Amino acid sequence: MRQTKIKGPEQLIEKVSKQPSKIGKVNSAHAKKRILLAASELFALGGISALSVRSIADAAGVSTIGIYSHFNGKQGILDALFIEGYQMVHDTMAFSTVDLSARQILLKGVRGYLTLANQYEGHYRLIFGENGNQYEPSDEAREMSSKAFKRLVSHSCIILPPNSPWPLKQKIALDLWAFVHGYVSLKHHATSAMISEQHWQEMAVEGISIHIDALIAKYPTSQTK
Amino acid sequence: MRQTKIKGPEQLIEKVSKQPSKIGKVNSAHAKKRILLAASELFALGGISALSVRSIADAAGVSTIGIYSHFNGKQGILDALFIEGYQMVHDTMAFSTVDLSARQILLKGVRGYLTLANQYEGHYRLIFGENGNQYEPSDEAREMSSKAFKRLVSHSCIILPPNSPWPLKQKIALDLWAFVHGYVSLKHHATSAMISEQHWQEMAVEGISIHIDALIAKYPTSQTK
DNA sequence: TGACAAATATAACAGTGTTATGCTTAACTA
DNA sequence: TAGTTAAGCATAACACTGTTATATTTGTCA
Repeated sequence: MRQTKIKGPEQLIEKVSKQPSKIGKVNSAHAKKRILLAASELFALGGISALSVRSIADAAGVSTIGIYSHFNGKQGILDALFIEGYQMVHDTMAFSTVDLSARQILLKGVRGYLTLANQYEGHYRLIFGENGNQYEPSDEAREMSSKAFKRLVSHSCIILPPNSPWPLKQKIALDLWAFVHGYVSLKHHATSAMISEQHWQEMAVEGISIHIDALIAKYPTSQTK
Repeated sequence: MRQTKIKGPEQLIEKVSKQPSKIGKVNSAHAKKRILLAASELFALGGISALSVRSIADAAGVSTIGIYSHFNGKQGILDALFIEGYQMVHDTMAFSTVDLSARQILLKGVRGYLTLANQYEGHYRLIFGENGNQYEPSDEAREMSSKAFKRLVSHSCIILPPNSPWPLKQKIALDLWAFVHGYVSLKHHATSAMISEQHWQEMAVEGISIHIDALIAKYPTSQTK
């Protein structure tokens, strides 16, 4: 009874979009995609609070157990979103630096980061701790974050003399990252009620510009073109 | 049946520590103190994950409903800890500035902040979002945070010329706060696995020194003595 | 003493993440 | 082609969360 038996009608209705094709895993892959899509949508709308296993399962049209078959439960869902977030950071930092001064490169990175953080606030909050305290990034997720940080380093080390030691390059990137991230985080929490300014992004750029200029002055032998 | 009836034995055992005394509210005040103390201890040990209403009630020797009588449920507990955290920031910034240069004042504030964040990591994480996403600071808590920020402003504005406009003073303090907080937050989350350095506090001070020096250079007419 | 308000205890409710139990379905093998 | 086998699914349950309704005890005041 392989192909001789006709499939039940409800399945034909369910899986019209693409023919069942040869491999059965395709349906599973579809379920996996649907789950991740549903999770992303719920996440974008209501943040992490809207992300319950049951709500994701309902929105994706699967049973709750499906979240555990295709992902590693809620941990797996959050991990996927965590990686998605750092992937976007990584992609945002993939811009051409030709015909740009060191100052322009760094400011471009800073602006891209700030815009991203503003646009994907949910991902940002997830990455930086607001994960309900029952989620630890997996090794894969950590690797993605490390990859993104390396790209930050590779951009910011243009301000240093060539052949600078790696720890110094890391340190420069860490300084800049801390400054930018600190602004985003303060915006998300403490200062949102204290500072009346709406153009906080320009405030951040302005503050970080001071630091960048100080770095340029401190390392006059940099590769600035 | 007021005083004529002898109290149950289990209650006498419960309240031996101090005699029931004249006013009945005394016991309540004691219960409130016990609850807050138990919550603080659990919080210090296991962070916010260890703070369940039932565990607090058990540790304090009261019923779960006591958390709702004396506090406003979990929201009230977290609010108290939130205020406690900002109170410590406020107190840490209460140091004498006599015989100190502007640079020394700012660095002293930065070091105090970093030490505090290191020592009371639980409070810090609570203040900056890791609250399980079901807690919003009350008006009283926000007021405490605003009070602490004002003290940050009052210290950092020494780097500005006298009679600088208030928004500029805020901006300078915000820059410094963002930088310092960014370091703490990165330490708590992303970079803990990337950066091998253990002396991150000195790294932070070093990075922020660059910014402070840039500010001093930018505002030569400051009140530096 | 009796009435009233506050604090407490028990239990339940609705929600969470997770998992054990069956059952269906698909795929591979002889 | 027939049969074994593994994977996916659904139902229900478990242990836990914050919160609350009900009922009982407690203490204060008139």
